[in-house]
Amino acid sequence: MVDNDKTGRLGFGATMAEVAALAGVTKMTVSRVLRHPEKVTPATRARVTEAMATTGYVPNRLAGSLTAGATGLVAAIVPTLRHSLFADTLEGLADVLSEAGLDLIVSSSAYRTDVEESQIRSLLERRPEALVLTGLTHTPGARDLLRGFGLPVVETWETGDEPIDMVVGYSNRKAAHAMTRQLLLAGYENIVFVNGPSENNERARHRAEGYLSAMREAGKEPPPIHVVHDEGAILPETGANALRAVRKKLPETDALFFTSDVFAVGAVLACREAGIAVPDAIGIAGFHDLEIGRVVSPTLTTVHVPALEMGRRAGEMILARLSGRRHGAREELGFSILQRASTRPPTK
Amino acid sequence: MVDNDKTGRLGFGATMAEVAALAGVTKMTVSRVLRHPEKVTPATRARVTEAMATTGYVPNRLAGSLTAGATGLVAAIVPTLRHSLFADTLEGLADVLSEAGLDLIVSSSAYRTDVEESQIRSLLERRPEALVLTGLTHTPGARDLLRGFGLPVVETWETGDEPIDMVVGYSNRKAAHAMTRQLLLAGYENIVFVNGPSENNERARHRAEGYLSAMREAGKEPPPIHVVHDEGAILPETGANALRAVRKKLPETDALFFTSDVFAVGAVLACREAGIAVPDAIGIAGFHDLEIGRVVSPTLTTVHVPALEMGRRAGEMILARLSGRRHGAREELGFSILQRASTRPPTK
DNA sequence: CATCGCTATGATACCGATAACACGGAGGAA
DNA sequence: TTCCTCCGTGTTATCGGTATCATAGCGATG
Repeated sequence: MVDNDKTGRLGFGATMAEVAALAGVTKMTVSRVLRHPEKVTPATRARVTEAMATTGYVPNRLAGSLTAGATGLVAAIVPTLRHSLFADTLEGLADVLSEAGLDLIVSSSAYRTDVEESQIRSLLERRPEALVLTGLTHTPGARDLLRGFGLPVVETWETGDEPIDMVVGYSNRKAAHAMTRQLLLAGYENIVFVNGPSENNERARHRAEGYLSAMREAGKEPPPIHVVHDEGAILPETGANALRAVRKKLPETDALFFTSDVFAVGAVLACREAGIAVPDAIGIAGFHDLEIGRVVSPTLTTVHVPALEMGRRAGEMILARLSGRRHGAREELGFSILQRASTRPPTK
Repeated sequence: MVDNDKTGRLGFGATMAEVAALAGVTKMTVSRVLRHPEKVTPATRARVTEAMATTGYVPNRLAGSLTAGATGLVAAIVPTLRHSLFADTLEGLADVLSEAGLDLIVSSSAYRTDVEESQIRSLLERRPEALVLTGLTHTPGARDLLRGFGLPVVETWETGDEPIDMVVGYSNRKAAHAMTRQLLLAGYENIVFVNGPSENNERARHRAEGYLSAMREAGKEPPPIHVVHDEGAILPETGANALRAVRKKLPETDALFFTSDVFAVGAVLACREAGIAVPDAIGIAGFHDLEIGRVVSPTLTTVHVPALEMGRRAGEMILARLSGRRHGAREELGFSILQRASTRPPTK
């Protein structure tokens, strides 16, 4: 016979036909042993099972999915895996999905929506059963593509008015508002907000809005927002630099509210080096509740965000949708303000 | 005509046949427009492209892979995503793979080899072109399965004698040895090694061996290794508890070498609370070079491991193998000892 | 003992794409 | 002008499974 392996055979192991031949049955019976074992006589079932074992047969799910109409795949796109927050969300998601036998395919977009769009396009070719995105900011092309395709989409890490499909997030606006208010209640007067670039990022924009509204409600004219342009890596040094820049430009500043604990921790360390008293001479608050904030001294006041939980809820929403159960399409999870040592406590 | 959509059609969007019909050509021509555009007249190509646009066609890669013999998928299994180390490795891997157009499918095994085996089995059904594993410890079933299947496998985070296929790692033994030696050179006398459970974990075992051999080379009888059994979450508290337990049982201890920065940082904080002078009364060293170690005070002496780099190299080895290029199958990357403030410097 | 009905297995078609080969028409050489 | 190429497109078979329907063999029934 002709050598079978010269063809670019996908598999390495045996095919279902080979197993069938060895067991002296047809493919169909082998298929039944896998999908509906009760429909096959124990005797044949045993022969087939043995044939599968001796050939080391592993079913080819590509072929199966092609007819069955379900791939058992869910795709997720995060800005980066190197940020524990997004990794947490993925872990929560993977956790829930794996119990339902769904596999997760992951891409990282490097915070770029154009990259995200091309990844979406490429991922759709694999016919995932759902897609999880980070944030609400996407290219128009991506939105159109997804709306047209009609597959379940969950956007995470934010809440907003026009989701593509489902959303699970928390309000960055409310969270920034709450933290700003907390600082005001602690008696800080000149609170500067240090944000990342917001052109492309709904989260950053919303946090800025929350800060501004809290300031105005307190009857304060907010000082200009300081924006750090972190190219790629998010580093504590960036926070230290921001601290210096702000204190030079606005010497009366008595509190800084950073959009990330990473920056805030950098600022705390810089203060210690420079001999600036935290929280008395200056208060420092962060965002995200990272481990570094618990470890730095003084410990960092911050906003805890439900990273893992968002992943879990996203997974549950997907499962609900896939099984046709009723379920909410927008879920707003809570955050919490963690008052620690880097700011004075509110004097209520 | 009969409604087409009642069938469990995988896709949502159009199929290639529909695009073909709209453009007035056959599927084959549409396929050519995608794979070998130069073989199609500009005129037809334009018609087909337009038809793809108006139908919102997204090719079905399952079908394509089935004939083409390549899925463009790589699978990776990590113990958990919540540990920045493994997330870093994945990011490096994804980075390299995505440039080659390969997608990454990720599972987390919760540090359990039995879970890993079943995940391998399930992932193989998707016919990935390569598999990346964490560590060298796997069930015999998993090893057999993979050897038999003959697909490229890269094991990471360790080096050892009998890899399934390829390995890219560093020597946990040498790293622990080097750190122990560093502590000895700094004049610490009674160095206790605090390890995680090693029954199931080659990394833990190798680190213990490195520690023991360094102690013996220095002519010391090593005190018993303290083992923490972290159920699930790896927390600083565990390190604090270990510190207390060790000091109670072995009061003469003057240095602790932890198998993870997380534990070490917990111990540093506990010392500060208890008023124990670090690094003079007691030296504390960690492993992994996490961010928390840079932020804690005193800053943590630790072993830097090439997490991201392992991912990148694993990706490169896979690409080399897939393209048939010659390439090494075992790669040992370097680590480095970061001498910081939580231990006295070596008095070399 | 003939008929009915059920059950275990087989035969056929199809999922959505691609490789390999077939074929018809335009253009060049003789 | 006629024959030969070559090029663009269509036809057919196939990848590895699964749904659907057909059928053979068996026991139960009257």
